[in-house]
Amino acid sequence: MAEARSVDTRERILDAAEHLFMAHGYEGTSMRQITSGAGVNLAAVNYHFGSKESLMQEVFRRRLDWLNDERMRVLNALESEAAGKPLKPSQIVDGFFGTLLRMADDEERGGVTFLRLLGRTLTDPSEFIRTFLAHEYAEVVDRYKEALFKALPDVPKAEIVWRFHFMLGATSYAIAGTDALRLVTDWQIEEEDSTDRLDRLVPRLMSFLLGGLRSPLPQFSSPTVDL
Amino acid sequence: MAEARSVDTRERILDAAEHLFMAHGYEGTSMRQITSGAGVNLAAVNYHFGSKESLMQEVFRRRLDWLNDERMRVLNALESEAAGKPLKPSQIVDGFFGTLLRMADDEERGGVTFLRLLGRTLTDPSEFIRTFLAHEYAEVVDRYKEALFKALPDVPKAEIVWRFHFMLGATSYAIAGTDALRLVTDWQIEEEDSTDRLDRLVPRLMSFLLGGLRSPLPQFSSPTVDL
DNA sequence: GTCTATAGTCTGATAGAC
DNA sequence: GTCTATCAGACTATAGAC
Repeated sequence: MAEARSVDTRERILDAAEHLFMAHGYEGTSMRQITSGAGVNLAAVNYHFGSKESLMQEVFRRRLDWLNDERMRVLNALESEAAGKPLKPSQIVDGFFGTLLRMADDEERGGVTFLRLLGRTLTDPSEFIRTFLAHEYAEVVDRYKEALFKALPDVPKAEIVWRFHFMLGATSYAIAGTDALRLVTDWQIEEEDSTDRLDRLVPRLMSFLLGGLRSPLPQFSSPTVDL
Repeated sequence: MAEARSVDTRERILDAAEHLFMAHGYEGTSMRQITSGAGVNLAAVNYHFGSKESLMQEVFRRRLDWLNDERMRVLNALESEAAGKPLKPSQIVDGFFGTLLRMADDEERGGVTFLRLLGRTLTDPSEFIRTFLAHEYAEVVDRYKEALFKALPDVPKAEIVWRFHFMLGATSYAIAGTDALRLVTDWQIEEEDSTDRLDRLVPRLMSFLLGGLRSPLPQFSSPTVDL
């Protein structure tokens, strides 16, 4: 029972931390906010996780291990079904970004809270979390990059990697969902409630990403343009 | 002379704050780091700006006033040249995002440092800075939204606003330039040096944004699709 | 495994001499 | 306008009782 309580406490701390880091950022969240939000003692974080940094890493690991396994599973399934032939770009984009976005509906996996935390962390990384994320993502990103190279053999690899970045950025911002410029305020009332908005975000974003990915290549002044 | 020194001190503080906020975020940067970075006394920030929050706002105002004036100027020029006819989407996108990206080369206006600060702040906003940014951007965003509505009369306004968001996100992430996932590391050496990369970022991003903006509309299960 | 108490440090801000 | 000195509070982390 003591151990059962302990697992509970860990989860409660992780849930509180996830929510607070999402709302106020890593630096903007104190151990006191986390422990009081979780209803546990101030010392509990250090006992269970060792430090605030380790807690932050555990917040991400808890979700990303599943997400990246799932992305691998999806890509493996697609590739074995394609039997060596290149995949369609839309399949690859959906495997990577669609799998992420579908976490929004899955409260067991953190739901929108985790998505928003991930989105803001990708542009706001302290060195320790950047190193951690890079390691956590390395294998999956590599596999998806290779799949895109195969799917778009006429597009220079450098262009594909850049567009991967742009897709990641559009997605991060969309899921961070802060609407810093309050672009949304004036029309959101008249048209859709918030669940509709989330449901429709996915197809909207996917069509935007694919449009960007397949857009005509830019013309540089320099002579080295492959297509 | 005392006053000349004072203007100098203000600018030195703003420069140091801009750089440190970019590198470590608002919460991650202390007054002591700022003042020692600027080579001024600890009390100087409170004397010149009143508080850390006011300093942050001034860091943005110094750059955004110019940027948004310039965006207005460009849009006015385009519209008066078009004489009432709708603009091309590429003109509008270039007016908004191109004007921003061209600041990268302008060290007088903050260069890449400010761009990266802006990029990370758009997904990492404390409430006070979100309110400030929304107010600072309101007029310009509204004008550009209207221009896009006119340029794309067959696309539902809600879709355009969403795509504005996605473009903003892709741009923010690109200029934040943190490369959290180290996507770039393995190929950057072989191909381009860093100035090339920046020069080429603009056309690359612009073609991605336009591809996304003009992408076929997503099909929802619901019946209300205008195009 | 959970708690209290507290060490040791850093924070933003200010009063007051010059 | 610039400085030193300092306040009052918040911070992470830990030692040690239970």
